[in-house]
Amino acid sequence: MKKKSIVIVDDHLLFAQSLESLITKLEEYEVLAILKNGKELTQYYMHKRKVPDLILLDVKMPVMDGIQTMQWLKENRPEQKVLALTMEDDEDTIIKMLRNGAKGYLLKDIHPENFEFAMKMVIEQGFYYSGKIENALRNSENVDDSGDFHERLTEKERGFLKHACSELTYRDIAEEMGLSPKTIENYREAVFKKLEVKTRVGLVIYCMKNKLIKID
Amino acid sequence: MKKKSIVIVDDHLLFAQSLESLITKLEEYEVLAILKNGKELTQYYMHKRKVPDLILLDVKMPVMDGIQTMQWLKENRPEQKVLALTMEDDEDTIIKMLRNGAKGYLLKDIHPENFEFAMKMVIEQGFYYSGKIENALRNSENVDDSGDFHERLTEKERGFLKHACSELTYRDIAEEMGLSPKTIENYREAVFKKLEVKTRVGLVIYCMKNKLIKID
DNA sequence: GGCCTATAGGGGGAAAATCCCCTGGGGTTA
DNA sequence: TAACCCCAGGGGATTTTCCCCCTATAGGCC
Repeated sequence: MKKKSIVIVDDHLLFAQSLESLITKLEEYEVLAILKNGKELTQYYMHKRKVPDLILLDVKMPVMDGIQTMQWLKENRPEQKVLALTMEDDEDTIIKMLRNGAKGYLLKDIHPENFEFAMKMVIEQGFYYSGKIENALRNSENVDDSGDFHERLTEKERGFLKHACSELTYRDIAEEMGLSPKTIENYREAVFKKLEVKTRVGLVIYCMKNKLIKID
Repeated sequence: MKKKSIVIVDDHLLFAQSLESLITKLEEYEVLAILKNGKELTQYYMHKRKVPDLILLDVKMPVMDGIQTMQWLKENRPEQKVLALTMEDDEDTIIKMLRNGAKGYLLKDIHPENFEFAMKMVIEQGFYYSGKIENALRNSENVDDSGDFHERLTEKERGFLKHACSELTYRDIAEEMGLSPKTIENYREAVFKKLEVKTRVGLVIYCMKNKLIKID
């Protein structure tokens, strides 16, 4: 039997190479390449390298993350089978990945036997659904999917957002941005409406939830 | 040459077992056990199992995390060599781990060759310092280490904190907690001082940074 | 007894945030 | 061309937040 080919896309080199060891041990699979992000995956395709039977795709990556990568694949390689693999058990992320064509979704704390089963399922049957995913999908059906509010923000509003997630007053922000406090006030009101928050604290929490702002 | 023995403590089973494959491939090492958290490690010791030459310890785990585990080890197995291994490149966490006796600290995105070198160093030389760690330590020397501010909060103040990370006004919070708005006001002021924040937004950001509040 | 802290409460006031309403200019597009 | 949106700004009012001050009880500690 011919070995199934796999490409791993994950910025955690140690994990990726460890995973390679594990997969190689399974005999039925071979790892064609380990790539650090979606960008490298697009380059992999451009060099007309062998198309893998399956891509193991991490979600949280620098440069080009899992969701961006799925969007690119949807456009350019819609037939590519992808198993998303991540630490995040954030439902929104799961849904987004599946919406963009991922055939299955695994958390990295999965038991290796299930992992093997999931790979097999996606390659042979075209999909793998775990209990968690079914939950996520069921929940998402009920939710009137209005998408990400923040995608409708203007550039200026996004700029305001960055400053709003701090201890600056609106007056400070106005100075920082070289604008009138009243203009900032307009941004605030617009952003509040678009993101459906009622207070600045609500705004900050929205940003955190949706990882619009990096905290470190 | 006798193989060096290793225990892996990591709740991400897939990663842990993958890592085992990688380590086993190196020939010089053997993995004695894979444990899911610090609690399991303490149980491992209690059953008088073979003491490993090295523990690979994840930081973020449920039940008993890396820092708690290091504190336990410091008390009960001060000689145990530990290499901390994590996704988090949060400097505070690194410093805390090292302060509690970890002999080295690796991010999971390390190159496997460096990983092997780090294991060798910790087992044979007793320590491993990467550039990042030296930075972290140097920075921490300058910082007047006052530890985690939030550990000095009272129960009531912590209760207030939970409600403060929301769109509730202080009046709402007072109602929610069945107290006078003025009492809430006292909590606010005390918490602001203890956490060294100046605004409610600053408070929320502090909570997020230190994961005092779970957002989902 | 003094001293400290946690708890619960209050007065008063200044500064911010929030919420309405409004006027323009400039660009896009139906 | 009219409708619409983004941008920049403003008037005015109400809440909320924030920052001082203060009292009082109960418990622990020296």
